[in-house]
Amino acid sequence: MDKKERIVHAAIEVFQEKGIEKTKIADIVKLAGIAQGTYYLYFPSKLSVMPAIAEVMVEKLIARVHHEVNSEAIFVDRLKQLVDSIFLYTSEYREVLALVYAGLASSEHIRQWETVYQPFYEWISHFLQTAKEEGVVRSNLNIESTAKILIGLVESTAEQIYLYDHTDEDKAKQQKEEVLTFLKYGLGYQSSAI
Amino acid sequence: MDKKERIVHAAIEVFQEKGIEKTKIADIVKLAGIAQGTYYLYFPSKLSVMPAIAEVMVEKLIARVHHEVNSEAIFVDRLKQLVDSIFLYTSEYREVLALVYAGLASSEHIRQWETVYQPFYEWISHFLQTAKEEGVVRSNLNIESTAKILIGLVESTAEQIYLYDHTDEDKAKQQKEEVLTFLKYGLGYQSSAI
Amino acid sequence: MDKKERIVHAAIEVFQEKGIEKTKIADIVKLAGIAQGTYYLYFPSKLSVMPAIAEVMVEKLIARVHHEVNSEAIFVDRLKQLVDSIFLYTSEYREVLALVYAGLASSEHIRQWETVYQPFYEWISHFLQTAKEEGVVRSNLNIESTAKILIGLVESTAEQIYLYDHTDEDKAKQQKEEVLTFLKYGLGYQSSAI
Amino acid sequence: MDKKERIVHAAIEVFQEKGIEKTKIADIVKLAGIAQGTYYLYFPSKLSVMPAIAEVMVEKLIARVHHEVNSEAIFVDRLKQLVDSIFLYTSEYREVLALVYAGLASSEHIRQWETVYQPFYEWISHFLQTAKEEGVVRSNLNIESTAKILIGLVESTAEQIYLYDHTDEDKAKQQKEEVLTFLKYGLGYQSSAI
DNA sequence: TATGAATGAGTATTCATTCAT
DNA sequence: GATGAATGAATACTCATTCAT
Repeated sequence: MDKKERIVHAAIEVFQEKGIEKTKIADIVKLAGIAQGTYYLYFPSKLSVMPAIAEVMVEKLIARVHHEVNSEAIFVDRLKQLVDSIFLYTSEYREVLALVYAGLASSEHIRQWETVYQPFYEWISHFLQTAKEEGVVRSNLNIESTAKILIGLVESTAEQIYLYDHTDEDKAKQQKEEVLTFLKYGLGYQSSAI
Repeated sequence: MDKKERIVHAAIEVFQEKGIEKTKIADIVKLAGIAQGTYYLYFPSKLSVMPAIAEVMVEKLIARVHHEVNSEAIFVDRLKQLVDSIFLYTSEYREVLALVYAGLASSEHIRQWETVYQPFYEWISHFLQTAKEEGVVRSNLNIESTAKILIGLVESTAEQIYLYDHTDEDKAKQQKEEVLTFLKYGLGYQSSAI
Repeated sequence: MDKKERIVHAAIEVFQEKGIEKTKIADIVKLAGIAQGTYYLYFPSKLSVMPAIAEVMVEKLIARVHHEVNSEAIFVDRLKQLVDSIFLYTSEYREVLALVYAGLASSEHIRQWETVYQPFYEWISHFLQTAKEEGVVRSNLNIESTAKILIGLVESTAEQIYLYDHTDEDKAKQQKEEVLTFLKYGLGYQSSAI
Repeated sequence: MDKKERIVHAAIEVFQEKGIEKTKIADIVKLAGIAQGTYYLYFPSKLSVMPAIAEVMVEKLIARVHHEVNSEAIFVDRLKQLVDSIFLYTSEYREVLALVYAGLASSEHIRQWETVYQPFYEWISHFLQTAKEEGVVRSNLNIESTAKILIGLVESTAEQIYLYDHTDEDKAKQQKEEVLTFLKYGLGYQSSAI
């Protein structure tokens, strides 16, 4: 692993543990096993590592989704697997996600967010395209727009549950069910019975 | 306007202009026209003003929705007005929204978010309840869950467009149309023709 | 003594002892008996205290000259007393003088030098004016120009001796004599015998 | 031009442009077109290049004086040419001169100043010796002492004008005239009429 | 000689917070 | 309640110097 990667992974770990404000560059470089100054050879400021972190996080998300969604399964199962993946991922990395969001938002880097998310948008677009071609979703579906909508919908609900809410497991499960149902309707899922 | 209110409104303005990290208490008190120490009579720390800001922001949002959505209109129009309101609001206050989010996230106050949003959840719940009673949305709709889903869906799409995206006006409009369509399907909107 | 004055005097002392580069603000405030941040209430940067130091140094110089030059004495004695004063002063404060010069030069403050020196120029102008009126110096003397020339001449020679040179006492004395002689000729000193 | 020379000339340029504190070794080596480490093969520290710069500056000064002063001319003309040269030189290189002074002063290298200046002292000594032998200056002139005095006098006046002063061209010219007159008197210039 | 990536000691400056008035 | 001068802890960032290649 080269120095840049080591910095990014160390940063993820330390940010996750201490939060943005309380994380010192000193902590990051110590964990990465490099000198203080070396950090600045790769990133010009404390927050400029955020986009790199975001990239790693999206990679993790895609890997997760890729692994969990069985492309052989029928659409309705794949949809469930997708939602489950995103929910699980969000619950697992809630702290890092919150800080990446905050870190990007409080810096000049927020515009990079879409670029970083691009690969995931593409994955979802492909997912929807396949479904459309199979005729299991409504034919008037705009793929690109709906990809963003789907991601926004699932993630925001997952965030509501895992970031802000005190909700118990049962309610979480019910909320997830409801999202799935809403999604099926929203996508115009076609089957003998929903 | 009492001192506390003056602080909150000054804080909104300064945070909006300078961002969280670069905003100093000195800036806020200067704009509020009070002394440095007076701030601490009302808020115990820099970030503790955030929930108060969030409250004001939600108030603004509810007022906006309340004003834009014509309760006499038919459901499909009301839905459009609702989505329009939220989109407009998000575009108008994107900076403050991002900072409130970041400010809450980077502090211990994030859990207060749901509480602050509660009134808006209730407004939407009521909106959906009415629609359900009118029979224009599917009968298996869980009101509370769907309220959160609806808000998450519309807001996240609006954020994607106005916070991160460089998209032109046309694309924004199309994306909004798509959200509306998705919503109608998702809510199981019933009519002779969609 | 108010805080600003305490800072200036502490700065003189610390700068003199440690030199510019090795002096920390921490040293100055410690000696001044104030908090680190308090320094910045009075001076915006480390070097911005230099003009204030320069002012104090010129005050000292004028006081010295004022005290050493006996206005009752005959011109040739007054001239000797003046040169002696400047030489003594330069030898005594050589470190501070060098650092003030360096400090002003390496900052944006160098233009303030003339302003700070103004009172001394005036003192010397008055000194020459009196001599001219007494008819003991040449009548074509331009007072203002010669005041500057006189100061430059004496100071630069003193600096050569005390700042740079390794010269022994004898040579220093001889050099001073030579300056005095040069000055008498330069001023066109009129007497039965020089 | 070998690497050492390239460093010295690059250093002069960068120091002149940025000042001492703001100049980084990185800037110097970049302009010199060499690697960071190479600098330290020729100079052991940042400030240790200063004497080399000073040497170059004195070489320039001597070359200038040598070129401007016509050894065939009569003394009073040669004196004028000398003063003109020094004034011109000072005005041209004021920034570098200030920084060399400051750079030497703020380091341990200040004692080298006299050594560096030695060739110029010798040039002036020779100039005065010739005049003395020609009988155009007073016979009680101490050559070595007066050489230093002359240089100090002319340079300090030139510095006053070009480094610190905001004086207009007319005043500068007048001041120069006055220096010349003062010098003639000080040197005891002998002629039918001054 | 030459390189330039890596080092890490060093500190000026900031600013949230306090408290005597 | 209100003030604002004073505090001092806290740290991002710099850059002269080194050294393995």
